Amino acid sequence: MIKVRLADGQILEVDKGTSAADVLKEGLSKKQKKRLILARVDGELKDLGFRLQNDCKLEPVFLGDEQAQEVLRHSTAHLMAQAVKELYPEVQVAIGPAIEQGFYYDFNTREPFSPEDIAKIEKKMKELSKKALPIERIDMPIDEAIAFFENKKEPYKVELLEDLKKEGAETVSLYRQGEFVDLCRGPHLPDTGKIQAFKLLSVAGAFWRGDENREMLQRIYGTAFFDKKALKEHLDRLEEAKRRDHRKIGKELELFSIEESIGPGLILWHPKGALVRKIMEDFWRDEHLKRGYSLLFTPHIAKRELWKTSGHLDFYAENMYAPMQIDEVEYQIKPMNCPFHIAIYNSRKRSYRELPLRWCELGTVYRYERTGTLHGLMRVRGFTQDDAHIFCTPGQLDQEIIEILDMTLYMLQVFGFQKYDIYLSTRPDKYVGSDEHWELATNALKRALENKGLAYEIDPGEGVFYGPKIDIKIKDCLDRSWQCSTIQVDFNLPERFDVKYTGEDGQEHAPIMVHRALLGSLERFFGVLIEHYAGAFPIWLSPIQARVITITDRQDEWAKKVLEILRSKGIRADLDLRNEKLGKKIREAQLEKIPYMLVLGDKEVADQSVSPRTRRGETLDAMSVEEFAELLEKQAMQEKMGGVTSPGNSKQE
RNA sequence: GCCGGCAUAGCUCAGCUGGUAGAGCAGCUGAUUCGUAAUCAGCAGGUCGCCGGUUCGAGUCCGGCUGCCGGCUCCA
Repeated sequence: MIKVRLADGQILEVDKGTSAADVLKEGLSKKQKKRLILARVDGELKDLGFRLQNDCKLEPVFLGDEQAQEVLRHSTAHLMAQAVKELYPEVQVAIGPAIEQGFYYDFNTREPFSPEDIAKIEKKMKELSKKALPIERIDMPIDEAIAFFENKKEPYKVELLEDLKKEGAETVSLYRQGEFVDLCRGPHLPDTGKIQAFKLLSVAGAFWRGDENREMLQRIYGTAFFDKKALKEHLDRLEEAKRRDHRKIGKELELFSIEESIGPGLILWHPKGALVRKIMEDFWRDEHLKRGYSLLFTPHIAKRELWKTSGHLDFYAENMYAPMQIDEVEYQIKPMNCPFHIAIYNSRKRSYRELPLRWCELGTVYRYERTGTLHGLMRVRGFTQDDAHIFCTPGQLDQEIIEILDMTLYMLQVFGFQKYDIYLSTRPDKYVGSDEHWELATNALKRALENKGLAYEIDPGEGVFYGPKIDIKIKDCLDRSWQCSTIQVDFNLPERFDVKYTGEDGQEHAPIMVHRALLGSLERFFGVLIEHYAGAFPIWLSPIQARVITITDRQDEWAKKVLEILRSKGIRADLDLRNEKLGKKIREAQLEKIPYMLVLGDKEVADQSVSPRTRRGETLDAMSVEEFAELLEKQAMQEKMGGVTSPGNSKQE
């Protein structure tokens, strides 16, 4: 007999080996029984059929349980694989896990799946769901399982099992629903009838085990929820994400373009995009100067020899553009700014009294990225990093990191981002630098994060070979994470370039070099910004803050005067004098997501006023130009101070 | 780079099974002088991404290239 503690605190004595379902179903209504899908045993999700072996805490898990969503999606992946096998028996199954937004399953097929195939598969899944096939777990000795899948002609499962065997596994679990049997750790829902709200979303190629030297499989992505409403909301979110796509908005608002005649991954910043960039840059430079940084400018090319010294030709060559010969000497375009900053450091002897040195540059770099990886502004070949290098003594490291974190969070917040994930990447297998240095630097990063009270995850072994790092990833509207901010300690370059300072003791010491970018790159950050605001930038970032709109040509003179006053006050305004109806002018300004429209009719001319309308659709009482300018400036200031989101766009569109 | 899809006017898109291109918006011209999301009329605009092939004939079929899209891999 074992003791089972139930959710209400009651303790039951049951036979060892009793199934969780048997205990849990006791006293449940018929309705509740139907909704019971899993058991939580000592906090861990288990199948209902799980046999209780020890004293434990046992709770029921019902449909809709948030933590069970992953199980639902995993079971849906199995359901999809079952459907595929029933429709196309010759297809081999690979793996099919639940992922953050849904699930996928990889298949090896002779013919790739067409959209019609996907529709068929989805239909089949619905049929199978209706049958409410029980999903049963089968525990099997590993050799038996290998034989089983060999017999079924499922080589991918065999490969997985053989690896499990090498790792010392003796038995494995299989899950069966109808004719379909899959290797799986589980747990799963009790039957396929519990899978109600799902949708297959896309097909794509994916390498077997993520290895580009292995064969390419067909991956079908899908998602599943406990109820139809949640599914619909999710699909609506995906639609909204499409509407916010920075590539679409970038074109509509004439912010930037990428032209085939120029080259892939190379960004043309159009006037409005360039203006936003200028505002971003001004803010960035001001903040850096405020915080004791000095500004640098460095060239775009350097002698090949420099890249040899830096080690880039050893470990980064495939990302660099080919050398060009100038006066018999080979030059190469920079993929990074660091060696230039070091050259400035090394231009003379440095004393400990000068440290820390904080040098920043909006440095444009070029990296060869494979064509398939390019993505709008998010992944490009030429981009401007908001780079900085800090040279400091080991004793100064903690404080420097804290200040960098502080500044990063401040900047992200001003731009309107409160949500991000923080990762601390530690020493990889291959690395340079002493263990002592690694520990010092890793601890400094850790202490800084803790000092700021920031939650972070450790990415073990994911540091760069030259040092540990903190990465901050911003989430975009599709919930894709984009690495923007990065703080990296570098032990490699100072050594390669023999970077030194003279200490208090008169001896030469190696400074610690910290490499950091707050926004990451202006291109990517701009892309994230566009999607974050759906193009309706806060007032302080808007390329056009106000548009002066006349009703008839009788207001032209006053309109020109208004524009002049606004511009003299540093407000970014323009003028629409066209012979069009007011409604059309409003509509166009609205579609351009201009925060304020200043409507001028005969009334406004008579009392020398403006009638503002916000892009939200609110009309304000007429006021003087000066009053409006004050209002605008006040709002822009508030946005920057509090990082508050300014009035969004009106709902119509 | 790999798998699949796509490429028609500045933009968004039609163009059935091959018979040598069409709409809306934008642009230009004119009329209209209008109060908070599209005034009306006219005009102009395309070697159908590029190269080659099949065919009496190719936007349409086939091959190659370039670019883009969804992913994989890789990264700021």
